[in-house]
Amino acid sequence: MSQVRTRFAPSPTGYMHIGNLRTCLYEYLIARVNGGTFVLRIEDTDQERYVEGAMDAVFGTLELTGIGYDEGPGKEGDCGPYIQSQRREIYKKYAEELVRRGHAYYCFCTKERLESLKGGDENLGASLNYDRHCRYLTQEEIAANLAAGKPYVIRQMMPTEGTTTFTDLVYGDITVDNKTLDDQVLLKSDGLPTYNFANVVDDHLMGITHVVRGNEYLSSTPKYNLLYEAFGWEIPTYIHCPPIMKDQHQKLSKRNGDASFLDLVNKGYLVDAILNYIALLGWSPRGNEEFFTLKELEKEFTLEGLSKSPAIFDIEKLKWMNGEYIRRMSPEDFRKAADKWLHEGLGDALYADEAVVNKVAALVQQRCVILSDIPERIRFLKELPEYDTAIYCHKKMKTDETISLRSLELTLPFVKAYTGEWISGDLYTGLCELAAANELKNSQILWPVRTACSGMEVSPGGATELMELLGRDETVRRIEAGISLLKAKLEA
RNA sequence: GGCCCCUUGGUCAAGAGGUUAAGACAUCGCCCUUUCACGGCGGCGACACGAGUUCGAUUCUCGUAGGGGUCACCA
Repeated sequence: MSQVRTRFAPSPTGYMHIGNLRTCLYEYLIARVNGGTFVLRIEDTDQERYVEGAMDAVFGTLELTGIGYDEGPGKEGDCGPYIQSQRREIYKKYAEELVRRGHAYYCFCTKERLESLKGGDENLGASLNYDRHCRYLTQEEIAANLAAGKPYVIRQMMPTEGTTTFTDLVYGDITVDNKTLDDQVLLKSDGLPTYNFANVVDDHLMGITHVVRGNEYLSSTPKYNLLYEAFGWEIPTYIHCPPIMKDQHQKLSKRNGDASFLDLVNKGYLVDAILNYIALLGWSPRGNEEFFTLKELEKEFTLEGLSKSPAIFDIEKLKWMNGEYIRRMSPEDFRKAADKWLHEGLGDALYADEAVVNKVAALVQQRCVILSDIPERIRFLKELPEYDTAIYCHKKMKTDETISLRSLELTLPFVKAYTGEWISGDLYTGLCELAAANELKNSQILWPVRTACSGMEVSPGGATELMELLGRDETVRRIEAGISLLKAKLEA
């Protein structure tokens, strides 16, 4: 088999969404796993939908994910240019070639005429194909229209009988009646090709061997085959991927307000986790291992693992996977990735103390699922939140407000008199001894202290870990605050 | 509506004519434990339906139902 070449062919009409990225990923992986070439081609043949900056989003995303292309804009290979708007002469030439070969024809129908063909207004569903009016124009009529400078499009001349079959690697053989095929437009009146035409021409010219795309193209694939055949070109291997859904009925899409790739990144999902997760939506690995870096996928990816039914994007599983990725990071990497969030949660003053930041990072790395969880969870370090004394009551810890008050009153002098090193381990030993000396369970001291230090029902660390972070002065202050709160409550 | 495609637990999914129908997320319970999280153990939970082929179908065929796609001078 000739060398494998795949391409990612986005159109710069918006931002990179999850489905796009997954298709791109698969295309990239198919190239890599076969030692082939991955091409990036920009399909900007619709000047009306062009969105400024969309191309940068594509480049930015590829850069971020580490999906590198071998040929494309800025990386010229032998098949350039890689931007379709710079190739318009090519399409025109091939469209005319097809006319010459008798597989396409000039059509001078006006938009108005085409509109009227639609059968007016209330034509529920049943829309009609083009009536092929211009297909039967005489050579003279065509020449006259051309000479008169009438605007025209070039349409594909579909066979009127028989069937067309194509083979898709994931869906198998699919056959359709040629009767159902529309004489689709190949070259628009502005001289630019339609997607369907440019795609075929470029895929051939660029030597693409595996055409990977969403399965919404399944129904236009027979037309592609007819085009390849009309030119006498080799038909590529088709790989249609099922969509990624938001729920049972709707696709995941930016239009529906669903998060794009960049949105997820901004929310604190890790690029590698997102990539890993979406690789699994529509593809399953050989074994039970679910964690794959890009580099590993470049070895492990298999076409056999592709599935044909849609997959619902499950943010819960992504969250879980993201948490796993976070925990697997080195402390240094995590510190870097979480920097902005740590800063936000701690505030300038605490953030200035690198030792504190590192300790907080270590605690939080073990418990956050997405990076944006961080600020909320550590804000209490900056400032003790207002809290209700009800949180001192904990059945399992065997504490209530009365016991908590007593524990805090025991702890306060202990803390003030403490002469050891101010680190969690030693403080823990000390507090446990204090509990034993007063015939209390460890938890009856530790829970109230943790609560007083954090003012929260849950905190990213236990009593002594928080004490260490807070330092002695602040610990004393918070215990005193707890004591007066509890007193006020119990006296009421 | 025509045509095309899809259908294993709530979700992602493996499997293949004969299995106790994997695994993961979620969920529930227990354990660990200075809260939470992590971790460990365990539970609940699925082959859309109906025929046919077969000694035997979740797996093959055909229908039915449900869902999706497509029917542009958009990609």
